[in-house]
Amino acid sequence: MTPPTPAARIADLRRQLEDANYRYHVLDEPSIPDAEYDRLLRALDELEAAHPDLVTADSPTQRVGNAPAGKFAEVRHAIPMLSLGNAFSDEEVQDFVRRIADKLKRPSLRFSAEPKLDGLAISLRYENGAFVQGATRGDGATGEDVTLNLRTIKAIPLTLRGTGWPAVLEVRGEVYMPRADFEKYNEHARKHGGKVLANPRNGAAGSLRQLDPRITAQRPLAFFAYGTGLVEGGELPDSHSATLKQLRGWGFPVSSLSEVVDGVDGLLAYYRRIGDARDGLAFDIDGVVYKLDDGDGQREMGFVSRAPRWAIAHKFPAQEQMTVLESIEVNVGRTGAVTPWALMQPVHVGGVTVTRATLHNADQVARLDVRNGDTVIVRRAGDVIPEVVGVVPERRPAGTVPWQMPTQCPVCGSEIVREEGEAVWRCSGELTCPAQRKESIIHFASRRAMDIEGLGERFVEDLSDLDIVQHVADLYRLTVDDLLEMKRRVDERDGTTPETVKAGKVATKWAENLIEAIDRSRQTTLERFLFGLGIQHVGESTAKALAVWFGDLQLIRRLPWPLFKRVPDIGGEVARSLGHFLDQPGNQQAIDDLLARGVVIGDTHPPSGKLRAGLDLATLLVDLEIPKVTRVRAEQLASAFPSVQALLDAPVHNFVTAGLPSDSANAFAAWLEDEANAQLLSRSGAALETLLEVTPEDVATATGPLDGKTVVLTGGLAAMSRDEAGEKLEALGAKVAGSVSKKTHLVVAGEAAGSKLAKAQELGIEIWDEAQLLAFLEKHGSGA
DNA sequence: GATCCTCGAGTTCA
DNA sequence: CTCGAGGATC
Repeated sequence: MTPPTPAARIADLRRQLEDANYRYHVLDEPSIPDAEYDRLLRALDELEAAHPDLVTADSPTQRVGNAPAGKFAEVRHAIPMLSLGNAFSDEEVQDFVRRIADKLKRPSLRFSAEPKLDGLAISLRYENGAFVQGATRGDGATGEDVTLNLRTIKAIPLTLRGTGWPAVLEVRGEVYMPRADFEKYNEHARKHGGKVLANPRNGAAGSLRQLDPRITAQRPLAFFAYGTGLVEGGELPDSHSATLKQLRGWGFPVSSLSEVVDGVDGLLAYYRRIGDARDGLAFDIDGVVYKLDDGDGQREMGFVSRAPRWAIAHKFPAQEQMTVLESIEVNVGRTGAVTPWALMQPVHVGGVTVTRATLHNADQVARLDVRNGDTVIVRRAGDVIPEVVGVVPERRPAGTVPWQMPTQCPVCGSEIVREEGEAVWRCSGELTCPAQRKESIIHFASRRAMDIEGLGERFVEDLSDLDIVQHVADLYRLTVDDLLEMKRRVDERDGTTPETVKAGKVATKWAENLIEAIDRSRQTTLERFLFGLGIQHVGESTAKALAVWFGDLQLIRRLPWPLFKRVPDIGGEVARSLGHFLDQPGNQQAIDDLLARGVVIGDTHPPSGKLRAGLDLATLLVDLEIPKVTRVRAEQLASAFPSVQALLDAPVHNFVTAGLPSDSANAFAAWLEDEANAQLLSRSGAALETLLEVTPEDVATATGPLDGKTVVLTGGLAAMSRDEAGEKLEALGAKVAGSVSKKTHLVVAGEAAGSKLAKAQELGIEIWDEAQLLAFLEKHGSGA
């Protein structure tokens, strides 16, 4: 066999590469690994470099992009790129179908339906099977010549496959950026300080309009064909669905979601089907498109101005909108966290009118570089909470400056500070700041804390603003008269007509109800009480752990912080925060006040026997986080000294004789020098003794059918709330977690379960539906 | 020190 | 729901 000529080898490599592209982008069946593709491409590149005369424009090597063009040339579309009429409701779709049925006098109509991608419409021109020019839609009549950029998109064939194509063929379709690639691209950009794309659509549009095709080549763009323009020297099938099939045969990617459906019912069913699948698709869509399938019908229907009468876009409610940001304001939370949020001109997104959206923190504002007056993109996707995803830089008014975090709290004027290495800025006013006081009372009254029904944000705001309630304990002093007085002063302040007068007599029922609710809340549990105090880092689950492990408020109140680390999932940070809270006399006073005003903790019990495992001197020394005192050193000290007192009394050299190296011994001695540390050690030693006395030896481990199992609840349940289901599962020994991970044993998926269910399926975790859950609960004696 | 998981905190609208 | 960060684990 004679060795192949360079020309033959080049042709072979090109064929292999284009074949791989076709399989990957059109058939969606990758045939060779990426590395192999790269290897072939490099081989071709080398051959072409050695034989420059053999380089052609349609070679796959030319996809990497050439040097920048000055600007885009204009391209006049031989056949205008039309726009589509829109339908936003089922009625509009019915009208559309009726119009066609009336005009064509046909009883039944067949449509081709396809998803409407949220990308950029383009037109591709092929002459004798070779890609020669590509253009953006522009105004429909004239677009921009982006041929070089389009060449870099591997999903666009440079030469047509198969046979029978017209001498001149224009193909229309959508360039888009797949979601996963968009995420990956942004993640990379964030890490390397590059420019973050606002959304896949902007990403696609921006990428195509790069003057330097080498930049476009690096963007993960894809393409779907959905129609044709000019056709000369050949024929296309006479129905839309057959045309799509033909395009696919010639090497164009066509959405696999395209379907032929009959009548209005078929269209609307398709709409719902795609709508349900929307969040799980690999790309963003903003609706679906219906086209009368047969060519005769299309020709007879014709056009209105610049849109065909035989096609319509049925839109989904928009998940993203543009609007103008009027100003960036800040909010002060319970912990003093100062969070910026955007006040925007009202805009309709995802079915509701949005005027405000969180900006999370100062870093986020800087990352997006949003400024007052900017036009911004707001998203309200599957989640409910609106979010500013990006700025439209072209619309930025002149003279704006980057936003800056205020230096003083807008509510109390205290300095706003940021801990080293932290993202959040905080108002340093603590409980002198009315905003923080107010928020902490709202937290205290909330459902998951003390659960004072009817005491919401509004009342707390009034009570706090009028100085009727300053601390949580003040709530338990309130009388009906206080509340009526508050109402009177609020009416006076706002100039509103008092409802009390309108009714002709004094309306007091609401006040009585509220006082009653406050009274009911007096009877509570340790976990709710601890959570309600609003201690930093002590949320629901930490509060619960503390309640379970220590069981007694009075015990917890006097423990020094290192002992809290004996509870699983409580580490240095959380323990210190709790200790710091308890060290403040004001907080202890507040607890006393609450108890004095009748708050009763109903579930007091001795500490868990499991505590004993870590109650020894060595562990205590480790927990104290003394510099250079590791586990090993702590063990040495503990075996050499019988008690904390002995340690406190010992001279430095005794630490050395105990076996400590001199640097450890010195560090420990230096630590003890500090009076506060010595006292902490002494207090901790005493607390340790007390705990050993009150903690039962026996570790009573209740056994349930779900012992040691981690369960995640997702979606809505019909028979009970998720919280109730969680309690029942916990009663059977399960640990109820909030998110699915490898450690999850079981996921209970209710109605409309979302990402968690998907993740569970991905990880192959056992999944139950509500019926299975109910059957299980029934079987184990805790049915609904 | 890196990595995985979980918790805490803040958040919108009707 | 999402982000950031604390805790556990290797």
